[in-house]
Amino acid sequence: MTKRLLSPAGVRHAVSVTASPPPRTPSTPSASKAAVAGPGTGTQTAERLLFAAAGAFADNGFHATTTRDIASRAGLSPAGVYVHFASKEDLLHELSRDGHGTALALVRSAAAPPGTASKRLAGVMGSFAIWHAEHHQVARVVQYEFPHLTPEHRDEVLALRKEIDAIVRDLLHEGVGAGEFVVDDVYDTALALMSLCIDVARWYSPAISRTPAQIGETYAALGLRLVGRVGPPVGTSARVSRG
Amino acid sequence: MTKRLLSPAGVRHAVSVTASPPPRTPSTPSASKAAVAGPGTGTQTAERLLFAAAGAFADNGFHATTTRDIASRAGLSPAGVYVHFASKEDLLHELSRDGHGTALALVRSAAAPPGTASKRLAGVMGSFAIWHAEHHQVARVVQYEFPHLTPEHRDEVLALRKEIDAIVRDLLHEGVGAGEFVVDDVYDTALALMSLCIDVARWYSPAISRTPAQIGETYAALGLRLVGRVGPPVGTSARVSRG
DNA sequence: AGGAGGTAAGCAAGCGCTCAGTAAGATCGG
DNA sequence: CCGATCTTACTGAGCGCTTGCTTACCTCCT
Repeated sequence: MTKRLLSPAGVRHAVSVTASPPPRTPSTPSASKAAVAGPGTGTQTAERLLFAAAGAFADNGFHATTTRDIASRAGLSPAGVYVHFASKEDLLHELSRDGHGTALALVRSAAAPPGTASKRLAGVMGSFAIWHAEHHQVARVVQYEFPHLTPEHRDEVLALRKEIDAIVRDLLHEGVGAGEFVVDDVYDTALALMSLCIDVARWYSPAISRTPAQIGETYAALGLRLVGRVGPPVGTSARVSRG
Repeated sequence: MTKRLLSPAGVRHAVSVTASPPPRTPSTPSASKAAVAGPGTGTQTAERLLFAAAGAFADNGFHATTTRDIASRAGLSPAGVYVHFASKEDLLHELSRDGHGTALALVRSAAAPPGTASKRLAGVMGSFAIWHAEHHQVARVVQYEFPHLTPEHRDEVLALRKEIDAIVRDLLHEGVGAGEFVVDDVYDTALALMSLCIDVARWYSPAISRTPAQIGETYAALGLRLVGRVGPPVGTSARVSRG
């Protein structure tokens, strides 16, 4: 199974498909080659492959996707994939880790003080839902192809997932303590809040009429209902945009 | 509608896999020659195959499941599958249709009068959530392997899905009209209610401490919150959670 | 006698992945 | 400045294996 240690693609690809800036890793094995991307397409190719894989996995699922499909979406020959990634699962791993990392960062910053627990929960729900809509391809991979990671990679990604859950639970506890929220069970409610946002990736399509921002507003409001804060909106204008 | 009439498995399989698991045959296929039942062993085998396929699809996904795996789970040789089903997709189709059909029947009967809209919504949420927990294998197949059906079969199943959605939306409209519910948007809220229950199939495991019945109660209460009925008929002095 | 249920063997296609080879820089001793 | 050497990105061909499914045949049970 896992024999990627000796692979020619043992290089760490710190490339993001969900965010705009591609931070280049200077961690080349032997020497420090400060020069970035000459005339060739070197660095871009790994990114293109990740993007291609995200699309293919989202459309057809991990196992129904062939490496030939990924390669041709990226404009490469079948063998070209293995210059940059050790295996098909390596692509899924990179995609999952990056996706979970982005989502975690989003949730973490939305949940951070200052602000009332209600405001922050609205922010968390909004930004998490928006991410699942805007990046629904990666989100779908993250949510549905998760079981097809190798056990080790699954554990690694699971840790990120638990961090997200913990942030939401902490926020709920805080809101309950402050008398803002009234919930039957913090664990159940946190799970339900996450369920709502995660399911956006299942049904969202760019073809529908609602924008991700509108979905974010809707889900912020639904989230507040679930924690017992019904009726008038929080504050004057709930901030639901990405932070 | 379908083209399976000419198949060797053209028999109608009026069997349900959402019921209890069929008896497992002894380990070695050749040793299972001992008389199991009298006539009509055939039907049992088809049922066993469907059950085996449900387990395999739920565990590994449709494309990662081999027909050999299904056959051996059912105690048959690889070729034995094709005595009863025309193809691997035929198994998925049968499973999906049966699953959606059962879920639809459940929701329909829970939503039917008499009773207040609140009571009936609680019933719908409870039974739908319970079904996703109790039959989480079939539910997972129904929700996640849906895209791998052939286009025609996908359309067929989609019609059942839309019926379920329509029932929930009608119920919401009714509750709003009766002044029981206060929602921002019926469509969004109905979608959110379904999302909650559907996601149960993703995280539920028989190993967890909560029973399906408890989950049903929780989700009935959560559903009522989403439609603006805060503080369900419970003395809500928050039970301490696991968080 | 005949048909349904089942099997052993295996086919054609397609899979993930490898490998030798190529072209185009980058590097460097002199 | 030159040519020799090394490195990187990529391809064409194809290997070894697995896949879904078929075929020929056997075995019961009417």
